[in-house]
Amino acid sequence: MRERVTMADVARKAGVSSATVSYVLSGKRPVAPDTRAAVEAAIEELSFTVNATARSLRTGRSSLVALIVPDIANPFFAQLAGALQEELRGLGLHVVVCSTRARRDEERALLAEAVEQRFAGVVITPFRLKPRDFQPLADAGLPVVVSADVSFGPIDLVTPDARAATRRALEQVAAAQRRRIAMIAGPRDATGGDPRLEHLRALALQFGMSLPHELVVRGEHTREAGAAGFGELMSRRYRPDAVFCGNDVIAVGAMDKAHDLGIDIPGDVALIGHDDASFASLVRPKLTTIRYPAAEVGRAAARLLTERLNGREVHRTVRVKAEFVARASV
Amino acid sequence: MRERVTMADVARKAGVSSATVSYVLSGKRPVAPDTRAAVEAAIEELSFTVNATARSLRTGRSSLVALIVPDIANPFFAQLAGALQEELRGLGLHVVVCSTRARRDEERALLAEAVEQRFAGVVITPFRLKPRDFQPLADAGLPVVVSADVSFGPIDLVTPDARAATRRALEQVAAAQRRRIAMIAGPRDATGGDPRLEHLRALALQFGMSLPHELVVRGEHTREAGAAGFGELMSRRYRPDAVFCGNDVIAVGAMDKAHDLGIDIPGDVALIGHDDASFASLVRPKLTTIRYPAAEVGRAAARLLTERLNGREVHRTVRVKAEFVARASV
DNA sequence: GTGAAAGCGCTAACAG
DNA sequence: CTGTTAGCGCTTTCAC
Repeated sequence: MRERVTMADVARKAGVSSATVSYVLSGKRPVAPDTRAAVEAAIEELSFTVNATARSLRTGRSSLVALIVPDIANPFFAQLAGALQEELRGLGLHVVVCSTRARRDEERALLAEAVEQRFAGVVITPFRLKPRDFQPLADAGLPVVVSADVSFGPIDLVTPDARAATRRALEQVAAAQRRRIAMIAGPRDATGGDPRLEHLRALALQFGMSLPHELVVRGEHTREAGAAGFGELMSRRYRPDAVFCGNDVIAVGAMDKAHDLGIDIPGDVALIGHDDASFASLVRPKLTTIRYPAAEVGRAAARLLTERLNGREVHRTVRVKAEFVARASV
Repeated sequence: MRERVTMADVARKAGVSSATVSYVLSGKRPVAPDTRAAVEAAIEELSFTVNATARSLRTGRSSLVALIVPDIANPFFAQLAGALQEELRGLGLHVVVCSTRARRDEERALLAEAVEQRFAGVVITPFRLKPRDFQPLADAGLPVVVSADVSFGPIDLVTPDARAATRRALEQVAAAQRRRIAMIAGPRDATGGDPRLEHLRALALQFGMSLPHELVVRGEHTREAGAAGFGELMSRRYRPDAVFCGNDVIAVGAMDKAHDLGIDIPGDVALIGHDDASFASLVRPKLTTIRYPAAEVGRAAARLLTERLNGREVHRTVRVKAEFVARASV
């Protein structure tokens, strides 16, 4: 293991001061051509690389952005992570991923670490966090971008606009002569309730359909929970003929159960997901879903973050359009 | 934005030196109970958190581990990332994800950054990297764990043992009266060639099957490449009746094409994937595949890394068993 | 049981 | 156009 080489070493070798080496690297002030050449030669020869930690300490800026999500293995978040990282790389920023398993304690711990580490910013999809949990970050002046269905106070937000898409979904359900709609929603204690549910309910009324409380079941965003929820719905005396799911993972679980139960989709029951996860077009029947563009969300978050880093003071919201994707499950 | 509070502030408030504050935090030397109490009170009151950057600079250790993979949106790597992160969190280590899009220049750039950032270690699935590209990391004394089918020299390795699984796959293919096997493999210039291919070829011989060169097609690990590859194979005069795919994404692409071509799977052609990505059980027919346990790979990598961090000097290889998963595509 | 002080390697005034 | 220097906030001897 070769001992670390520092700017001082480079400076000595090039016969200049370490300040000059620094300026050659940063270009923050002019350097005479031959001085620059000498420095560059020395850097090459010693294969010097700057110590990013020391730089961070000195400048008070780090190149790390935390991405905090319920589950990085969920394709939606994995795609978001990919897009975010790609977008940020050009700016010399790195992405630290953190899965919280949808647990509030982990969400909070991770937020705390983000300030300890003096991260440059955080992008988060909160799940059980309360708005006040963001206070420490605000105190620390740490830029935060929330990706969620609802606002978390005066914080940059990228949020889907699903109105048109949900309406189109409902139209199609109506066209298929379905009237009794149900939903397998996320857990009751998720932050901000379940906007996808509220939203659906409001629109359903306009379509003369009902979404009664007894046709809403809840669970985690897992395949198992989806199966359980669907089973429950099918056991109701007032049985739904169209089931919306909080996300596609839940919908796939519902499909599993339908298969077990010998229920035909869409023959007996229509099924609609949310997200358009990568596998939505892979299942049979192909899943009809309301698409939330993960990559676009990631890019929007990157943009908001860099704006902040460049000094924007007021918070901003960007809406990305959700899109109805008609496949074969309705 | 509240101004940063430092150890010196805490020390002043508690009427002690900053050294004592440090020792209270680290427990590296005894502190009198009431001193400790005073310090803890001050920390609480000022809501102080240590500056991890300063700590890193001083100790020369960082809490960041880079995970470098071809594509974080690939469910296999997303799962690996999740497991790695979960395992490392307990040790106070964070995971920085980096997608390389399978490009050597990006792989190399990322490796260079890992040393600049003085990361604690790197976990990498190289794709087009050559063994010599790892030299700078070795020079810097940076622990590296490679997750790959082949060795990259004297470096910690977690690698699958797919012998038994591949044999079982072949048995099943044979039992289905198939003899003409083909493979849609990864790109020719991937590092280490394509062990999955070599391996399959060697075993096929033992089974009295042939895997002739003209029945090997190559492409990236994408759905499109899978479709193209399958199309190509089906146009051969000597048409295969069983097709192995370099990974499950390729296999799904092959399914797309089979569907377009009106070819029945497994009726006309059997299809076998690699990885058991999350969607493998979702496609229809459900994909028969050779399972590489992503989460287990992640955990093994975490273990190797922490052993290194704890001083192990010699490199080690851990083999994780691949598993044949018989579903419906054979 | 506690404190003083010397840096870790870099950047950015300030001074020439 | 270049050099000197004072820290960034922490850990860790060394001394008491």
